[in-house]
Amino acid sequence: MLLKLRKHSFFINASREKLRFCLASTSSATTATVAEAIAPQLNPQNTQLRESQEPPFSCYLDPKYVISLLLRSRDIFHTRQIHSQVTIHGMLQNLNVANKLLYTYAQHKALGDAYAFFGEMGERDSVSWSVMIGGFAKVGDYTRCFGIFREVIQYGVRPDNYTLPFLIRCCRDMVNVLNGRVIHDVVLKHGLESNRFVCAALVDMYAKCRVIEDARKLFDEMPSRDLVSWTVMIGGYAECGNAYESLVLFDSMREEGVVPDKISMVTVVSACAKLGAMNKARLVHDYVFGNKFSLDVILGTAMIDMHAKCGCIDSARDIFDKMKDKNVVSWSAMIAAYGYHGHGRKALDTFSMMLSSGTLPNAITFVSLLYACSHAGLIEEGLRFFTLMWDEYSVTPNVKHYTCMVDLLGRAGRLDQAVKLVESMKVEKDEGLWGALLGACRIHGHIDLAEKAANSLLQLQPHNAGHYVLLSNIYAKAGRWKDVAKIRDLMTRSRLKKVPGWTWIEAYNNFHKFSSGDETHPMSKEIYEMLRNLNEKLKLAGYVPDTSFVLQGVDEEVKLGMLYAHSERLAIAFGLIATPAGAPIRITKNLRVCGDCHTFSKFVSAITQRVIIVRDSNRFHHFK
DNA sequence: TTAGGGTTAG
Repeated sequence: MLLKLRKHSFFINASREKLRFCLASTSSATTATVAEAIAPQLNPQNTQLRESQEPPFSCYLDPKYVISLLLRSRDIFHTRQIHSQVTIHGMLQNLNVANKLLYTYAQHKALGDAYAFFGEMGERDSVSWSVMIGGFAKVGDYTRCFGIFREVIQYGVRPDNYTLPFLIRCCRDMVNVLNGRVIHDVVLKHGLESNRFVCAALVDMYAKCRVIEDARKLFDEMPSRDLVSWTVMIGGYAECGNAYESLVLFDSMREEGVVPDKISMVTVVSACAKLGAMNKARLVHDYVFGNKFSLDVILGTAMIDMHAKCGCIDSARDIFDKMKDKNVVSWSAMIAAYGYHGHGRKALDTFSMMLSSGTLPNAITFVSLLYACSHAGLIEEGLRFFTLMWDEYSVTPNVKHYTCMVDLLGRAGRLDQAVKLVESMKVEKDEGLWGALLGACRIHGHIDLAEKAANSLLQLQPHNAGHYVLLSNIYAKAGRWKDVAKIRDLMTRSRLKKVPGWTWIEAYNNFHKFSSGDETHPMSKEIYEMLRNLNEKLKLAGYVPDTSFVLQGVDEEVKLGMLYAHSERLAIAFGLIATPAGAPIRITKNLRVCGDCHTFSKFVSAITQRVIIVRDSNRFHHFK
């Protein structure tokens, strides 16, 4: 009998025709048992065969056969059928079968069924506990994961290298480093710190919780680093805003002979996008194509994003056109790219193409689209999409959508409408929203409203120096120096420091970073000489410096000097020296580019016949 | 009989 059943389990892999043949040629009891167990795989005429028999049958079933059935279980209903069959045959006494059933329920995210069965299990081993914790982790029920973990401890079950990574990932997903450290202690207590799964999970957890130093320390101490550990460390740096270190690590990884796969390439491409470094992006691009990584949806989308964020919107579009499969993320990335490059119409065209292709937009698609409208001054279109998103696509506007709308109305000077919109909002307001309103007030010199927005902003983030600076700038623009002084005083008393502005540029195979008034660069002398030259030519071309952007309440002459050495100017001057004539100059600034540097760049581009591409914290500025 | 790292906005 056992032999025969083994034969059947083999045939389940085979075609239906073979299966029918097999069923027709065996004894009735065996046939019926097999038919019961695999009923959902059969068509109705075979089910009839099953109904002609009377369960239960007292024959021996091979656990391996049941497990192979469970492995093929298509859905929760199928699993329940198999569950009732194996119960009839008393097979749940077999721990392997029981665990596999538990696992199958968890795989189908049927945690209710899994947990009920878990409660009935007479015997449980560490696999059962791990499967249960992993199942709840999979559906994001972290409270249950920790509840079960407490039981593990209470029952005296030893947590192992399967249990602990699940819990560490829970801490990562909750961004809860305190819990993470508790689990880390458990890891040390059980001597599991050198297990590669446990260790990679810990590195990932610390990095995603932005405790990057601890992540790096663990990573450096790992006895052997595999590809996954390298990938989480590379991604961790990018996540923490140090994408430069990500790329350094990628080079070290290859030097150690670890060969990247597609997932690690996605991480590296995405880090390169965050860094926005054109030359690095080219190397990564060549690596991806040189090593024949196929462009699936995720890698392709990451590549679009990288090219766009490194200032090459055309090559981003090339990649986009080359991709065979596109999903809502790929379309949204392309729309967003057109948006921050200021190509509003192209963003709208892409959106139409997306709809024609049958892809439905999501909340992020609309954030990208509204952002594009706002930055291209497409007011009416923006208002239309804001209505359309809910009416046609059932996408509820979130605070980001409202922020885009406030920005859009604010830029157009329709502050009253913006305020009405903010007052009508039912979703919670965040600092981005108040920031957009404050920015609009700055453009239009609307002091009363600015004070209101700034107060809300400072209530949300009392320790963010940027907000104080913005309000102080608005007072300064209006010549209200007493209020400026008041804010400066407040900042000094609260020991708040302004985030220093810096600009960097890639040249001579390296990164060159400048801060305002910087004289530390080895070529500083040549850079200032170049600036002096430029300024003379600019004056002749009709450039008049607008010192209202230097908001310190000091003498005009001092203000001129401060404008003169803004970090973006130093980077552009260096770019003119360090790159061949006619080559485009790409610079990146950590904060927003000031209005006068914007004018300066426009004039320099005209005089030197260079394309200048400035990426700031908000968008790209192209000067040709 | 149980495991890992990846894409769009901000």
